Amino acid sequence: MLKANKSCIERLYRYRNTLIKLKSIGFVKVFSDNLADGVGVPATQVRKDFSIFGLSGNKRGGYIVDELIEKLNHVLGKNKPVSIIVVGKGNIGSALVHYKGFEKEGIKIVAAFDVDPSKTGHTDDIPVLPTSELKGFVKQHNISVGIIAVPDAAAQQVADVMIESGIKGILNFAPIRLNMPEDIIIHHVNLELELETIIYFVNALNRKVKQEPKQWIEKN
Amino acid sequence: MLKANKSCIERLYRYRNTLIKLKSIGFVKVFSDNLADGVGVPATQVRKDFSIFGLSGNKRGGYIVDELIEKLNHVLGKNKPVSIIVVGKGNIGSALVHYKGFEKEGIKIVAAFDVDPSKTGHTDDIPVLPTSELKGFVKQHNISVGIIAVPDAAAQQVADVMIESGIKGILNFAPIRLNMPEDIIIHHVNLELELETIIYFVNALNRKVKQEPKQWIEKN
DNA sequence: TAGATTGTTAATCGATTAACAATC
DNA sequence: TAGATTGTTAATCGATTAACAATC
Repeated sequence: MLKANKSCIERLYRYRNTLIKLKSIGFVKVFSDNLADGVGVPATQVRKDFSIFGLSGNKRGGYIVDELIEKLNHVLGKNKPVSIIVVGKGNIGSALVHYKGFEKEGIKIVAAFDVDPSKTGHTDDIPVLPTSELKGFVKQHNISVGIIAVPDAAAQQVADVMIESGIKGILNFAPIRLNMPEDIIIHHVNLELELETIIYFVNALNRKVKQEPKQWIEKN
Repeated sequence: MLKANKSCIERLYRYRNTLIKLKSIGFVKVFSDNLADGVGVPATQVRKDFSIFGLSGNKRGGYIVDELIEKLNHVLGKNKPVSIIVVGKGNIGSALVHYKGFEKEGIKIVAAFDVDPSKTGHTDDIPVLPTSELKGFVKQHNISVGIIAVPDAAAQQVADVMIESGIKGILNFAPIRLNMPEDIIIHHVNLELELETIIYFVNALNRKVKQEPKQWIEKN
């Protein structure tokens, strides 16, 4: 496959989102400049990204919206829905189960898992099963993506079971590093780290304003 | 200030986390190699990061754990707790309010806000106020960081009010681009995008295995 | 001292951006 | 045609990594 990194794939999804909005406004064709404005990148980035995936338009004529969406759907595998699971039915896990944003992207959480028997059951619209049933469920339903939303101390163990079960991609909310085989795709959402870095830069900004009030004000 | 990007700051926090763990095991001094192993980066990266912030050790002697933690605390502003707010008391907002991971990092959510009167009140341990009171609250308590956890359609408006109120840093969970003055620090957590990219790479991996079964197996 | 580790300068690498020829 | 836009090659930029002198 080609040299497409995470950022590049994210941009493709954003181009697609922009295209869908533009289509809903009535656009029939777009130029790389339009997509660039919509996503906030240079037009040359758009064309570069497209060229990596052989997404071509018409010299001088831009791109046909419908065709481009269709091609992006194909590249991004958006034509068929994907079933995923969540392990951990605490604060984060519960929020994800009820989160409305996934379904419209064709992502369906089909089951949650928790070790706490008081949390398991079928009261929600999706079942909450004991974690001991994780492996069987994943194999039976051929799940390949799962979310880890358990306490730090349990995360590695859960990850191990997931991988044993055949899961290939993991979104991990536990703020620790997990040991994984190289061929497993893992992304981390580290909420405290996100906040901490924001706080750092806000503080840095404050220090800067205080230290160099003159230049700072001129520059802004 | 120096050329420290988000990744670099994140690594500093990770070094600090590793140091705290090593200290709890009884380490008194560490080498850049130890920190590198703990965080999963090359040792040269560790020393480079430190040099940017003037964090020095002893040639041949490594770094004194306590001193290094203290210096990192100073650089990262971890010596005083930070109060933040959350706007939107839906799934995500509620999960964040109850999330246990912030407090140990000195981050305290002091209030949540929602437009829905049925969600406001003081039943939780932190107050949920009407969004109309956001500006007053932020000014009164001098809050500089806030989280956006409202539906997409409301996110830009909430961001505008936050900035008017004096907030300088925002963590945004709404999967849309927000227009901001340049001096506002904004980070995005886009959950659907995280899952979508994982799904993409998992699919890409599957295709690869199917297309080049021989080389693939050899390589792994 | 000899060996090990730091701190920094230089090289590499990958991604972004600019330039521009192709062409509709 | 002339002008505008694509697609690609080359240049730039920033971050990571390697090399190595300094030194404890």
